[in-house]
Amino acid sequence: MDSRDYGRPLTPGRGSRNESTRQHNLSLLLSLVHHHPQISRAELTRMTGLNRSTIGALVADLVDARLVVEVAALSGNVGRPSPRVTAHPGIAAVAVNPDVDAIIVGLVGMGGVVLDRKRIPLPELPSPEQTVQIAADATRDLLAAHPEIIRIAGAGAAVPGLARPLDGVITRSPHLNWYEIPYAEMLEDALQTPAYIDNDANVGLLAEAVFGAGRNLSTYFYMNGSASGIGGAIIAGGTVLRGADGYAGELGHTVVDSNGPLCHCGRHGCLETEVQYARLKDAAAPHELVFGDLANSLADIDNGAVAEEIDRQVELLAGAIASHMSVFNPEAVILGGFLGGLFERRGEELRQRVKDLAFAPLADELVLERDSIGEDLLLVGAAELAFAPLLDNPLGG
Amino acid sequence: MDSRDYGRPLTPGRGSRNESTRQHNLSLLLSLVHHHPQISRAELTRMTGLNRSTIGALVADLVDARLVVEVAALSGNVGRPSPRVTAHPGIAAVAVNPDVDAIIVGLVGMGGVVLDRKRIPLPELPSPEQTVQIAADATRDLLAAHPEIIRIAGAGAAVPGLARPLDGVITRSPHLNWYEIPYAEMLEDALQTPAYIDNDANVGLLAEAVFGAGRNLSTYFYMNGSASGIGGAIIAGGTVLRGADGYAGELGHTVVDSNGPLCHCGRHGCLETEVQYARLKDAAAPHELVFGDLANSLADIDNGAVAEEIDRQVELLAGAIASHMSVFNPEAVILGGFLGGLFERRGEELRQRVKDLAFAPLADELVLERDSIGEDLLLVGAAELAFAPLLDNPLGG
DNA sequence: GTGACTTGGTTGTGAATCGCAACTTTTGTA
DNA sequence: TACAAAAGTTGCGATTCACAACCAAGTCAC
Repeated sequence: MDSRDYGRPLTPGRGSRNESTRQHNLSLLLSLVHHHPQISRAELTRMTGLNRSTIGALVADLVDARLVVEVAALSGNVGRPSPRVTAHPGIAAVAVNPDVDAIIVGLVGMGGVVLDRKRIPLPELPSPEQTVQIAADATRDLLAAHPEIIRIAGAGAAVPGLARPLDGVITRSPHLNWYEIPYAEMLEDALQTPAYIDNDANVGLLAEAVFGAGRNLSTYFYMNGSASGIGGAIIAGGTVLRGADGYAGELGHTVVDSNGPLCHCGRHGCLETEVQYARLKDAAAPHELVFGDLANSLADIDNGAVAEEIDRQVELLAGAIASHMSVFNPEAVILGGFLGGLFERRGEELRQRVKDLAFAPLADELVLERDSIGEDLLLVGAAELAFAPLLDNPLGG
Repeated sequence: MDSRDYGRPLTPGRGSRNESTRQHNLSLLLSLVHHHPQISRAELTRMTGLNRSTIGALVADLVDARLVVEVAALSGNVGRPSPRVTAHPGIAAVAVNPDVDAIIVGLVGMGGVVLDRKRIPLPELPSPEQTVQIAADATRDLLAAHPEIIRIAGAGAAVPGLARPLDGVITRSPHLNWYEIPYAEMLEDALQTPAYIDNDANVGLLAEAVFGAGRNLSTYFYMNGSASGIGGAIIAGGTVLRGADGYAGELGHTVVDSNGPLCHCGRHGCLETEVQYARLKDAAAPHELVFGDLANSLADIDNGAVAEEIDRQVELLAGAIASHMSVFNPEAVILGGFLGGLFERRGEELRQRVKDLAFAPLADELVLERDSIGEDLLLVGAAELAFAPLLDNPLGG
């Protein structure tokens, strides 16, 4: 049996003209270079299936456009060494992530390398106008410190809250106390470069998808536990599942206990109201927990009431994961934030409970992972938002 | 703000060669003809954005391949009338749907027209071998009665149970008592044509997506209530969400009441164990309900215990829908089977409760619909499975 | 170290495909 | 009946890729 047609679009698209081929191939090459830091022309030939003469011409176009550079080949194999193609070191994107107590601005090169970052602490909740102004100043400073940057692909922002990537409006961010803010437009005006936004869970997932734990997967979901709740994001068939407005992915509002407390979403016993960092902290008191290193800071006190709370949260998390397993049939589930910490301390128990609670064939080969990028996750992901249009159409137009 | 890049693939694909353009455009044209029964060449030109000389050449290719025919133009507008292009009337697919008490075999033309069907009742649960043999006999009869059919695109089967479209294996169908059956392969051997399978919910959704309630939507989900349970299927970004093995879409196993009875999936209080046709039937007894016309057969007895049961099911269904709304942020939700009947009787209540229980921005413009194709749903959908490869690559290869 | 071998870049030619402009056909309208 | 509008048809040119022949640069065996 040959392989079946998976995920074919059901609604006809647009006609393909002759130039579409070129654009598609250039996009493909630039994306491969972006994903693989030092890929050789020979590897590009193999991975695309195109003729090597074609690859030569396409790479030359990208070099002319100052999007990539060719560097000396590595020897070691028989045959003529193939020059390596890397992203042009002068291309970068600006990541601008507002948070409750600071603004984090980063300069990220192609290939997902964070070149520089600035964290500007704020005494109080910032207004959108303030953050945009601060971001513009910080960007100017960063660019002044990096004269090698010849081109800014755009700006990206990870928003803690509901955001509409399509029109760049932040629908609501209770943490920032922002509602219906045309943030992308404001950023574009201040930074004089195209700006893109998305919610923080999608942005984190994007980074993991391109450079992290999701590199070789095409269907999986990501659950991220922050101090303020549980965010989710989904990759289905190799693309971020965004839904009609970009609000898709709220995996923290699965009902895990109908007797639980009322959630702000209107239902009772959502995962987010039951599995909380605050509850772990309370159970651990007076011991202090380190959010970024939860597993280790739990290690010494994992008994009694603390162990009980961990077990309770693992059980409820397993129920939610099992529920989503039936819906998505993913290749893997990636856990971040304090959920990653829980997974580190109770990996086998969690895996076993998901298996118990899910349809057998679905969890047979369940892969649970923790996220792998770490501190710069949201900077890399936000930059990725800005790189996307360039990757899709390298020579513009 | 220009429109943002939605659902771009994150993993680079293959290189596009010159012929890819042709294949893409032929596929696009044939798909448009398939979707629109009598489309004119001028409309094809407008919808694809291609030059009219190109459309002329492409249509000529499809005519040569006996995939479409050109029929007389309709006049009435100024200017030279444009010939209409329709699917060749001699192209069909065979739909072979096994069920517990019968096998339904249908001959479906391009454009989703059911040309003929046969229902072969069975005295007992059939074995896979039996159904395949019966399907082959029935197909021979149907083809004998339809000498105009010059080409069979393939065979498709809607399977009541878990199926893997990728390798054509039925993982498990408790209703049929079939486990790990290489059904597509068996059908291919018996019918001597490529065969494709998928679970019945996905097949139903496919029909609705191409010819029914989902025609103009790109993100929505479908919940179908049968006598034996609740099936689900999802369209995200214009494609069927299938997951790693094709098992995705089990929307019937959302927890709606964690105090409820144990479900066969391992959890308590799944939607499927709480919202059941059998419970409606019991509440209505001694009145008889008509499954296919539930709303009408409930009309006269919608009070007392029956009304209470309906209300209860509507409330739980609303909870499940609201939960999925947060995950998918769909443009619409389509209800089929007895869930469609519940919707007909309690449309406004259901809509209101979903709004109450979902995040506000998500349900603001909620569209609830019932499925629209009716009796032939699974025949049309199963045929669609078989047409897909032809639509993707009309001239073969 | 020398020559065979292998891998891969380079160049020129040919084929596929689409757009475009000019021309023709067919209809409706004044 | 003349004219305008819409759309099919035809020939030409541009773009893009594959292919084959050739050349370059490394490894490997002796």
